[in-house]
Amino acid sequence: MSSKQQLHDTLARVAAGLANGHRLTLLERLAQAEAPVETLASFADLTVGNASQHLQHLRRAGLVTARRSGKQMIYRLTDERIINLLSILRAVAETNLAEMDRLVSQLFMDEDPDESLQPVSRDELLAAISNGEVVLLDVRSENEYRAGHLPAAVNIPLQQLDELIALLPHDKQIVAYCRGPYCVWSHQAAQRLRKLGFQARRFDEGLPEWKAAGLPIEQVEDLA
Amino acid sequence: MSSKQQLHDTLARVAAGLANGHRLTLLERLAQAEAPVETLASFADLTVGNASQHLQHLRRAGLVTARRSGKQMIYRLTDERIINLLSILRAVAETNLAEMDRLVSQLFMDEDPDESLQPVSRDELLAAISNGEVVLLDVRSENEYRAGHLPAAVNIPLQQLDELIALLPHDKQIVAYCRGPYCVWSHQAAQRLRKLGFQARRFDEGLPEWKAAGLPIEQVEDLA
DNA sequence: CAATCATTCTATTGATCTATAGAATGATAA
DNA sequence: TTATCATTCTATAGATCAATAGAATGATTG
Repeated sequence: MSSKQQLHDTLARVAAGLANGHRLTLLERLAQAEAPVETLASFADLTVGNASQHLQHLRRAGLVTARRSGKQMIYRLTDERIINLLSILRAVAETNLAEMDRLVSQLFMDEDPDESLQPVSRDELLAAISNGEVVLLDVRSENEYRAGHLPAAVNIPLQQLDELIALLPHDKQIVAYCRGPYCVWSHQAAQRLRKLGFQARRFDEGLPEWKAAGLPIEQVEDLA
Repeated sequence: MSSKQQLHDTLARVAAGLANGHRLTLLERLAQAEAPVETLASFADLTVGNASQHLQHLRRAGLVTARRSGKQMIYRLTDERIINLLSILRAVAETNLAEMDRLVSQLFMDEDPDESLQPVSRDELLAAISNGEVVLLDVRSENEYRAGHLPAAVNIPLQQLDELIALLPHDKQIVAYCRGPYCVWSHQAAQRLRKLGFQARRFDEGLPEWKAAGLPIEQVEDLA
């Protein structure tokens, strides 16, 4: 076999890492923050054994690495650029596969036709932030928030939105975000807040895309 | 199955299109210009039937489309962004898979340690072009050149380099390019030209990356 | 050192993918 | 219409992948 072909076979192995729905789910979680197998398994709704095998597959593909921490094995993405890879994959799929429209609208369900619930783009958000016009709301879990979040974002996991709603102002635009363009929590949060009289919209990307674009993030504290 | 999982499965189908060495070879050729099955099959060293099946796979993945032209079926990429997808795939593989170094250096073989043979980056090339310091040499086939090439590039397919060498100046830097970072022709051309006393280097990307970066290209004539 | 727990490894089964060869389709030209 | 040619479709066999359950490994705790 020619070198060229061997090289393409090797690249194909990286792509093969992405070629399974469960593995994409694992990567989506890893794009938020490193995590142990147990966390990843329950996120992707897999048995631990099965998740471990998929993680080995991702490791052979050069997409993740693992380190041991006590009893646990912590996995993380090898490379920030994997986020870009996933973004372009989404973009190509949305443009060229007919069923994507149906699946995306099914994911966000009862789309509110109200103009103001249209998602906020990154450029709009940057402009609004520099004008001090918005409060950023991170609706992911506390763990994910601690590992990294948008500057000055407030963390209220979706489940606790009702109890902690007092933290949010009525006189400012609220922009909710979560894990990425297909994360529904920010959409649900914005919808709920609007029902309660807030001015709320959702960001059409998530923390990983923000980070991959080289924009600044904040962390709660020390990383090992 | 949840909508989220269905969505990831659909994205996985796009990635599955990339998860085979032969299909990456087909995509590399399609990134230069649209082409009929016969051309693609011989490029990838496949039987026509086999190439056709791989092209169907790529079509289901939303990566290529086909149109009929007389007896022939002409395939093309659905999306410019697929080139970015391939670039990032290469970048991730080079950074994270150990065997990539070996394969790449094997591909370019007897690497000349001479500083001046180090490849030219896109930024360097842009600077040199705007200063009028270089002659661009496209060593791909005439068909590929006609479908699109860098501004003011001269086309001399590698096989004809010796016979057409008179077209090239001795008093200017020559920068050769071909299909992409792993295309060896530009490397061979630059090496040969240097042996003959020219100042020659190779561009470390190819036409598709130039085009995908939104930089201007020239075409020889009409496209249907 | 023994017990415990998280994780990985192994083996098996069923599913999907690849390559090959030959039949079927669809457009052109006589 | 018939002959021809490019391409795709179908069927098959072998290879690889995914899910599952159970055994093995490796680090921590008592």
